[in-house]
Amino acid sequence: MKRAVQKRTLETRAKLLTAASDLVAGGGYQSLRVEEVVLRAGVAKGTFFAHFNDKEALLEQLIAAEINAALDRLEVADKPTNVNDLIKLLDPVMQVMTSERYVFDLILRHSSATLLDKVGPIADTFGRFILLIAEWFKTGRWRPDLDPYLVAEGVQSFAINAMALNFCALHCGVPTEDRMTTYMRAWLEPGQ
Amino acid sequence: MKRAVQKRTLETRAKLLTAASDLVAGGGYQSLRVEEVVLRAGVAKGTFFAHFNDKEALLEQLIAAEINAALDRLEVADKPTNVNDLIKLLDPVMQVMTSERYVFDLILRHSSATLLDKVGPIADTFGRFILLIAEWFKTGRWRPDLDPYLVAEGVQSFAINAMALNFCALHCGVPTEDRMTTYMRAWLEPGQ
DNA sequence: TCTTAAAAATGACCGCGGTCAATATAAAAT
DNA sequence: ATTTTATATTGACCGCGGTCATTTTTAAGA
Repeated sequence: MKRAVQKRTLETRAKLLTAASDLVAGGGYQSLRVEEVVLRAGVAKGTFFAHFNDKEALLEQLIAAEINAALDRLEVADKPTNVNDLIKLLDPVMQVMTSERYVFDLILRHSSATLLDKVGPIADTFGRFILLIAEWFKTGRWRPDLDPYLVAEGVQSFAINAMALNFCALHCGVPTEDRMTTYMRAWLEPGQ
Repeated sequence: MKRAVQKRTLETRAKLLTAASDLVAGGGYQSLRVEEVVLRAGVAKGTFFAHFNDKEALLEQLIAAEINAALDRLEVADKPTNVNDLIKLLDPVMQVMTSERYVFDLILRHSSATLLDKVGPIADTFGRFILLIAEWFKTGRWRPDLDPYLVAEGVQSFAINAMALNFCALHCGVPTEDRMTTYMRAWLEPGQ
């Protein structure tokens, strides 16, 4: 028969999460070790994997939380009316995503859901992000020839490209903001 | 003082590469194990890492070779004159890149060079790809308002997005080709 | 209160990528 | 030929993510 979730379970999971985010705050995501997390949380290694399928599942939760916090702020902001404002709004989200190269790679890898029934927390943030900015393009004179969702997909594609080039020594002489300006003008203001 | 490369060295490297590509041909990239490669090549494990910085360096070479083969065919093809032809031309390259999800993720991770002096073989293929298609946009009536290289960057950004969605259960009801058509029309034929 | 079964926690163990001091081999110097 | 030095190879070893049979804890049923 089915049983309710024990209080102990929630406590253990909370201990693991706080231990992990403390360690991340200290040394970043890349160098996080499962053994350090369980040591700090005061549980056995096996317990970790009873709560998370793998290490990345934990990282996904922590990173998704950061992205969602940035999206929360986006949601209450005024709609942008021009390319400059748009880029300024997107900037904090892009900052989070590119805080570490390791983080950016992990985000990309989890940005699309593999299984219909198992949409991960990062894939969720991407869904939320694109719906949010699609809303912006429903009003105003942004690409009136296109479906707002398609406009949003384009913005996302270019943003990802700009972030990737941010890590590229060949291109990072140009600041990400400038590159985004070029992209957004070309995508959102064709022929102008 | 500097010495010439020994014949033995080249032989060993060749043995490792053929062993690896044989194994990949049999079971794909994801399940390739360094220990199996050295076993098949008849060398010790340490030898592997004397020839490649890490496992991914080997995979990079094998995958870059596949991409370059596809680009070789692109190079001798006729320039596309419309969106449909363009997509047909890009298709083989996209097929290679999405042959395995593991491969696609690895490609993305190596698509931009981290160190100026250490541009990897996959980053090279991306450089080659974008110069190649930028050439296409120098003639014809593709976005005359934009620099051809910028047009090419847009195509690349959308192509990557389309490939990523290919692995996404939420979107893969729509074939990649159809998604690319939507993207390319919006990017290359705005307002039409 | 005692029994019992479901759920949670444990830690020894494994797989596999990667390291490095020791050894072997090639070619230059004598 | 013999010594010397640069280069290539070796395999025992390590780090770390992840597994699983066993033990411990919880709470329902008697």
